[in-house]
Amino acid sequence: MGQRRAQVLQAAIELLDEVGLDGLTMRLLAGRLGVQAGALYRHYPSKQALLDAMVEHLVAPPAAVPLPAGPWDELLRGVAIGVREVMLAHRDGARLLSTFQRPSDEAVATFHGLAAALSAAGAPADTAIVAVDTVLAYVNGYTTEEQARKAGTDAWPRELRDRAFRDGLELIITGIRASLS
Amino acid sequence: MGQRRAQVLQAAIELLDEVGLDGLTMRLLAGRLGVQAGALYRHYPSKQALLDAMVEHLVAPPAAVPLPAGPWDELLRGVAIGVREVMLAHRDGARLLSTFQRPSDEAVATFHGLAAALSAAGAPADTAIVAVDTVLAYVNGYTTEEQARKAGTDAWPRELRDRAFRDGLELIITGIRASLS
DNA sequence: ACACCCACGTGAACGACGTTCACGTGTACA
DNA sequence: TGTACACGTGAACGTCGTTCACGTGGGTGT
Repeated sequence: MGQRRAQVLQAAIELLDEVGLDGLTMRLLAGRLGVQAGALYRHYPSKQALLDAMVEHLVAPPAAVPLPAGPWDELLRGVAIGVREVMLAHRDGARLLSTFQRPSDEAVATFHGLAAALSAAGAPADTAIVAVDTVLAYVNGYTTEEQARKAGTDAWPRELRDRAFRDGLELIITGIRASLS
Repeated sequence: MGQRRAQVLQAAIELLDEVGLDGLTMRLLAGRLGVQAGALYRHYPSKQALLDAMVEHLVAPPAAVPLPAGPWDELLRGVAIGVREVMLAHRDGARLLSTFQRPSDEAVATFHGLAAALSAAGAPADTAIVAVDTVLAYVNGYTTEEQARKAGTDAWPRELRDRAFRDGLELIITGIRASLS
C-alpha cells in the first residue's frame, strides 16, 4: 500500500545529507525520484508532514529501546549522548529535530523514567524535572550550535567536540549530584 | 544620511513582534513603511543584512556594559539571565539571535571575561572555557525551546518559566563550583 | 471478457517569496 | 542654473509550496 511512501521518505533522508535542510526542496526530491513535484502530495499532505515523518523515522529506533536499569547518572548520560548522536547522524539533524513539537509517547516515557530514577535517588519531584530539563536543554543548545558551525569546515574535529560535550555534561551531572544531598 | 535606514530597522523590529520571524516579509515591511518592496534594498543589500542589523541593535546596549567586578558565579548568573532577557524581549528573539553567526567583539570580550574570572578562581583554562560554553548552550537551548512553545498559549506563566530557568542555571553553577576543588 | 477501482503520475497553474533593474523624482549644494 | 544624490516606482525573474483536472495501467470481482 504505502510502499512508495517509504521510498519517498528514504530519498528525503538521503537528500537531506547531500543538500541540507535548506536545500531540501519538493521539486529536488521529486526529481531524485524521477517524478513531478506535485506527485509527492499523493504520499504526504505537506512538506511539514514529510519532515515530521523523517523525524519520527530517525527517532523511533533509539526511542524503542526501554530505559535500562542503572544509577540515575548513567541513565542521564546515556540518554544525553544518545540524543546528540541521533542529531549528529544526519546533516542539520538538530534543526530538523527541533521542527518537531509534539513529543512521541516513547520520548515522554523516557523523560518520566529519568525523572523517576532521580526521585528514587532522593530528589524532590520538581528538582528531578528541572534536572532532566536542564540536561535536555543543554544537549539541544550544544548540538544545534555545533552543527550550525559546519559552514566554515572548522579545524574542530569530532573527537574534540565529543570531549567538550561530555565535559559540559559532567558539569551538569556533578551539579545535580551535589543538589541531591 | 542613513536616517531612513534607522526607520527601516525600527519598523522591522516592531513588525517582528507583531507577525513573528516567519511572517516578517520584505513586502510586508515595505507596506508598513508605505513603500514598495524593492525600495528596501536601497538601505540593506539583503534581508539577511537587515536581520543582522536587527540582532546587532538588540544586542548592542547590553553588550556595551563592561563586565562588572565580582565573584565568578555572580558574573555567570548575570550574563546568563541577561542573554535570556534579550532573547525574550522580542517575539522569536532566540531564533533571531541564532541566525547571527559571527559574534561581535563585545560578545567575545564578555566570553573571555567570564573565563578569566573562572581562571582567577582556580579553574584550569580549558575547564573555564567548558564551563562558560555549557552555560551559554543551556541558555540558548532553554530559551529557544521556551519561545518555540508559544504556539499553544500554554498555561505556563512567565514566573514559572523564570524559576525553572534559574533552577537549571543554579544546577550548572553548582556543578562548576564543585569542579573547582 | 468486461467494467471498475485505485495507486500513481502529469503538466500547468496560483500566490508568495527574495531580489534586480531601468527609470523617475525631489531636495540641497556649488 | 546645473549637477549630485537620496529615495522611490513598477515591473519583472526565478524559486518556493501547493492545488487541480486529467491521464494511465494493473489488479479484482462478476
